[in-house]
This record gives sequence, structure tokens and C-alpha cells, in this order.
Amino acid sequence: MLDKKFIIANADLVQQNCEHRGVKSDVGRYVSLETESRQIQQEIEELSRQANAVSKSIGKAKDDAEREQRKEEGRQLREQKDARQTEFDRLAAEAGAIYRSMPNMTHPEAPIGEEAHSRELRRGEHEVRPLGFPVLDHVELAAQHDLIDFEAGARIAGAGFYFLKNEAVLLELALQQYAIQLLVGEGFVPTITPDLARTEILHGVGFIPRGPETQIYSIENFDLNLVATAEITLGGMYADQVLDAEQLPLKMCGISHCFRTEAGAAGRASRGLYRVHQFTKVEMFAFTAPEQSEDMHNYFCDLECQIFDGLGIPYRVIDTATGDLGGPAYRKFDLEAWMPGRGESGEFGEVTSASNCTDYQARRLNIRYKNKGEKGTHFAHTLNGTAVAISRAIIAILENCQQPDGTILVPEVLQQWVGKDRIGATE
RNA sequence: GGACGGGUGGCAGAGUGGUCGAAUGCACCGGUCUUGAAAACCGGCGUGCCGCAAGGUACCGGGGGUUCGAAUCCCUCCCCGUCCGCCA
Repeated sequence: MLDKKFIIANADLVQQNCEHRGVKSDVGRYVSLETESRQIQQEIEELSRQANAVSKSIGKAKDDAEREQRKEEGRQLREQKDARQTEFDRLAAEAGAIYRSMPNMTHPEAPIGEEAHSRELRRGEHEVRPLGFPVLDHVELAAQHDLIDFEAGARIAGAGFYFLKNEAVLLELALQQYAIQLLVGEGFVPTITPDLARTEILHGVGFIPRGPETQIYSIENFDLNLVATAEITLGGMYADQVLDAEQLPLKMCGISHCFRTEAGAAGRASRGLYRVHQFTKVEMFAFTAPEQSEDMHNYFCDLECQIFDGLGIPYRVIDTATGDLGGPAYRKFDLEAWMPGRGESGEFGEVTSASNCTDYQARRLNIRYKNKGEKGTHFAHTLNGTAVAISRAIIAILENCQQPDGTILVPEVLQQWVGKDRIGATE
């Protein structure tokens, strides 16, 4: 949510921002509805004031006749108030719909335009270079080494589900360890979060369950949804809380399973593990004061780079264009890892995403902070970033670390947890 | 899943139809005292919205209802505690 005062004072800016982001929002209509409803709000408050005064006087009335007369007076005032309230509710509902459709404002340096305008910021420390032998993709590699059973997954739960097997399991656990150890060392509070969350929390974070084209699985007969990311649970963790300014910035990380329907994604490049209905992810999340969020955003991006540099995987960092930003994001950096088996002769594929949501999520979730000895509260800023999305990291590892003899080298940083340095070596 | 008891300000905890946005204690902020600190004492101290301000209005887990008037009564949902049942 944007600040209502800000919208009214900067309607043109907000309208322009909506256009840059490809969101149809009638900001002018919103401003006039808001102005009108505030007028009515004033009337309602005045009627309430009068009615309250009448009610108070009844307790002190000297006889029954006066009491009855006062009661009637009170009834009439409340009726008038209810009528104005109905009108107010009508305007507020229309204003609210427009209000909720408005995306966050955008960082001035974010590239403007559709997805194609997204800008490459930099590359990782490992260069993309030809492997120099016929390359297999992760599906073929997994089949060769019996690492993933897509058929069994489909039998159990449908297309898009899979069993990880053998070293793929060890890789998943190793990636979790690797990421969590690194983040704990950086002062993040580690968590394992619920995999389900209430609808209210999803809304606060910016997800819309149970709608058409929703990405969210919902549980029948319960107000519960399978989370699409631990961003939902970590953001919800401090919903309705007032934090002390000294606690900020507060850095959390969480392991969760992620469930996505991938509605509307049929036909897009999504072979194998790339676009699946369930995967595990280690997510970073931070609550900061406003002046800290930009640094935190860069820090998240640096950590993501550190993680993929450590794995020895080439990648590029993308500054996402306005047209491709989700509603809550003020700016978003994605890491795209090189996947040699993707497409004709290798392609970059998104593996992480770090967003600065400024106070947009915090307004919805009602997460505030308070300066010691100061009156009032302020909305915190929230940020989220992928540490490791396991399924896509596995794609990148299998495809980048494959060897001419068909074996796969385990990245050195993971070897202590995988327990071997190579997959497929004949012992 | 069943029975009972609860959900009130940052925390603890009173309040069962009007004078209650709400006692009291702790915490916190300011002051007096002190060489300094502690203690003691005095004063202040919830959040949102409207307003330059005075002030007004809304909020006692969420939603709905009764009433001139609800923290207080009724319905409903959620959550917490205790005991029982079931269970990895």
C-alpha cells in the first residue's frame, strides 16, 4: 500500500508510475473518491459526537419523560449517521479497490519499460565458457545418475512433481546447510517456517489466493494456503507488531517448501526441474528503518552473488524493468545462472530474486517501529531475497559441473555435506 | 476431537451497561534531590484518522447483533491455557 497522503499530494507522479509498471489504475478517480469520502467521514464524526453527547445526558436525566425524549433524539441521530455511513462505505469500497491495485513507487534507477528493458548490472566471478564436449541437460544427467524420478512424481501428484533421489537429496541438504551457515555467520536469525499460512497473511504480503489464475494452492475447508515462498511466513511473522528502532535492521532467513500452481505457465520453457509445483527454498528477509533499506537491498544481492560465486557457477545480475516488477517491489535484482543444457546452446535462467518493498508490504501487514522516547510509530521497510532456490540451483550445478566422462563434480563448498567430490564415479 | 477457563495499553493486571480510552504496578521520558549514581519524591506517558490548534472520532482478539448508550449482554469465528482422548 502507498501512503494515502502521498497519493493525494502526488497524483500525477503516482499515475505515471502506474503506467511505467503496466498497471491500469485511475489515480484521479481515487483522489476524488477519497476527498469526497473524507468529507462524509467528517459528517459522520459530527453526528457521532452529537449522538454520544445525547447518550451521556440520558444517564443524568432527571425524569422519565426527559429520558424518553432524549432516547428518541439519540435514535434519530444514529439513523442519520447510519445513512451517511452507507454512503461512505460505498465510496470507500470503490476507492479501496483502486487503492489496492496501485503498485509501489519505483526506484529512480530502475529501467523503465517491459521485460526486455531489464538491465544487466554485472557478472559473477566465473565466466561463461564452452565446456568443450557434448553437453547434457539436467534431465538427461539426472536420468544417467538416477537422481530424479519425474514419472513417479507425476504418478503420485501429477506433472510438475518429482522425487529427488540419491545424490540429489544430498545436494539439496548440502545447499540448505551451505546457505544457512553463511547467513547465520552474517547475523541472520535462522528459521524453519510453516509451509501453510492464512489467507490474510498472503494478502498482506501481496499474494492473492483463490482468484482466477492464482499461483497459490489453497486447502479445502480451511482458511489455509500452501506458501509459494517463505517471504509469506517471514513477512507475516511480525504482522501487527511494533518493533523498537534499536532492533533494526532485523535479518531473518527461513527454510520452507514452496508450492506454485504455475497457472498460465504451460508451454513456457519449463523442462525438468525448472518450473515445478514444489521445491525447497532458503529465503532471506529483513525489516529495516527507511534509510537502511537500500543498503540492505544491495547487501542481499551481494550475498546471493557470494553464494553462487562460491558454487562456481557463472551468472549475471539483472536490474528488473518496471513493467516486470511485482506490486510490492520498489526495485528488484535477479541473479540468472548460466545453464549450459538450457535452450540450443545454453541460456541464463533465473535463480534468485531480491526485492526492496520499502514500506508497501509493511503498511498492509501493519509492521511498524518506534524510536525510543519519541511519540508515534513509523512503517518499517521490508526486503526479501532468495538465498537458494534448491531446484534451480540443482539444475545449475548438474549442468555446469558435468565432466567429459559423464561424471558431475560436486562444488567444493558442498562436499563436506554431500560426502563425496564427484557424482557417478566408478568406485 | 471433547470439557472448562481466558484474550484489555510496551509488559503485568483491574474493570460485568453510562461519569471508562480504561485503575494500579513495572518499564519508559522529563524534573527535584545528589560530587556522580541508586533510592525517594513530583510530573508526563497507547494507536490510527480529521484539524494550524483547541478539540473531535474510532479502536479493549476478528466479524455481526441488542441498546439512546457496549471492554461489559447475545451470536459467530480465531487464538491462548489446563485437563481428557487420539497420534508421529
